[in-house]
Amino acid sequence: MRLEALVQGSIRSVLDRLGLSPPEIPVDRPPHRELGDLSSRIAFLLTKELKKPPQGVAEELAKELSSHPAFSQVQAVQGFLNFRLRPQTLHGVLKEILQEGLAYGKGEEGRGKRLQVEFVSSNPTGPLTIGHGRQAALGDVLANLFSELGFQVTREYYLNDEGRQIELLAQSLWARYRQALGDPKPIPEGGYHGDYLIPIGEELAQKFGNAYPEWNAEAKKVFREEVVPRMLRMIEEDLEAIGVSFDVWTREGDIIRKGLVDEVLRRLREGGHVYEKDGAIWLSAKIHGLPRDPVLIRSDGTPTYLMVDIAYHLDKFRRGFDWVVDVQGADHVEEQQEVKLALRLLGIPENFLSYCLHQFVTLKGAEGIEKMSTRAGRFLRLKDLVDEVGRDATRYFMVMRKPESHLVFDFALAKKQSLENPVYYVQYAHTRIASVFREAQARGEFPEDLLSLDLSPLTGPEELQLIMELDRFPDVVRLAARGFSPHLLCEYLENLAGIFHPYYARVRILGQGRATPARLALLFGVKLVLFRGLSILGVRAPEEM
RNA sequence: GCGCCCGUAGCUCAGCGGAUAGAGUGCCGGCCUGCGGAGCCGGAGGCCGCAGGUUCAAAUCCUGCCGGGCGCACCA
Repeated sequence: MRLEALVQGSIRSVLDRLGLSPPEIPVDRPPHRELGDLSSRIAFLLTKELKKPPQGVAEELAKELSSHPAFSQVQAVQGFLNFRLRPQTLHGVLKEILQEGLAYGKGEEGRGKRLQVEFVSSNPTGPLTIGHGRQAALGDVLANLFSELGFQVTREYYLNDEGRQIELLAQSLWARYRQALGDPKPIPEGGYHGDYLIPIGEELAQKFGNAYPEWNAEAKKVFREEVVPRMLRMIEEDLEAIGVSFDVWTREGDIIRKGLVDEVLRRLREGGHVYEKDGAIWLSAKIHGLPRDPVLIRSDGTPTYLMVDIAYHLDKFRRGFDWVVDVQGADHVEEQQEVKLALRLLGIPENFLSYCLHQFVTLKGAEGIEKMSTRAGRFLRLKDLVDEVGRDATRYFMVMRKPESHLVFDFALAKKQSLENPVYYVQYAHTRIASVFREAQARGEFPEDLLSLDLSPLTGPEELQLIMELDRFPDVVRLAARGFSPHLLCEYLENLAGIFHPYYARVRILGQGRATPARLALLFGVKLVLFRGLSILGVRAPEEM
């Protein structure tokens, strides 16, 4: 049984006898180890009902709980209830973890539920930058986390391969094409200045010769058809580099063709939520407390990005997802509020859609590209970053901070193959254990059956602490998923490795008689959880490095 | 001006109602005849942006201010 449940159960059974049943029984880890292994603030929550000070309540409970076989000591300190666990209790925990194996940490709360995670969804106007890299890593890790909880997860990329931006891109390419023919044309206002269009321009100069001297309707069509697939290929290369793949790609055009835009518009109009002004159709958002009324249909009759996005979300709803999580950059806040409002007006449940909003990435020690812009051609391509620092470090660094914080990507640190680098610190713990196992096998010290071992030699402080830490893993997975906070998993793994390394440095594993198999079992548990955690992050857990 | 996010150790960041505020890195000082020293141990370092308020209890919640980021297009 998990430790939290154990403590909760013990408290609840005492409270039952007193005729009390609080809705929740908090169980925490005390801030200092001397205070105990686990603690509860339950006494604070019962003071009102019992009309006694917290310390009095705690003392009363402590007396009742002291006889519980799982605890060696239960103390009341300043209203807190502090528990010290018997080693045997922790040995039982370790045994259960080993029994669960790779299933350890999985949850049930998502069982039978379909979840869509939409992320990246960058326009095909250029390769992905490191900014998209954060989103790619975040979305992918969130998807992994929710899979752990039992959700059936679909990773989806929304592709906007039409509209004004693509037109500007095509014209920018055309300008590069003319340039290659020795007929320099300016890149259009608001166009794309990146170098990546230059070789394509040269290629098209070869292919077409002087066939398109003017930027006209025909050139527009041809260059658009040439440019989009090439941009997509670049994006796919970037995604592959960082190890992300999507289950579904949805194009803006698909949504329009399904008639969903028309339907959304009709329903919003029937509800009186839109109005016409200056030939355009606007959503009445201000009366619902939003800062502005956005345009849904331009005066030329075409739908705005927002309009299609709303229709896209109706589509997601129709497709039967129970929940949708969109990962988006901080520049989309307003749109998020507008989409949510529109969905509400369409009668879609409020909790159908959640946003994981993240701030931007800055590169430390990279003058000139600190402020990136795809249009201006000032960026670092994601694939180039991965080629430089590796997939593991890239993914890890991208999710090691909470999404809503700015991320300073320390290029030099990510590249370091030493333990200052947190990725290596965690991976190295895994590798070290693998190495000990190899040595144990070679010496014939590796136990046949880990599950039927005598774990009683595990009594050292780090040994018990390691088991305590292993016990937290399922909670960390749940918290990281529920709070869109993969960084909690990074922190946890660093912490686990941070207990293991000193232990390993101080305590010998092999050739220690009865202690050896028990310690190997403990290390097996540590290795298992490191492996599970790293896998969720999409980071390798190497046997050798 | 309006909206959202962020101000915690020199730096990068956890903690987001509870007990003496943590980690990594950097700095100072120790530890290499055994399973990977790609390591380990110890130390110094903080008005938790500022000011009020709520609470038995605030880094954490509320209000105002100050500083930084992002947005505020009939772009996406």
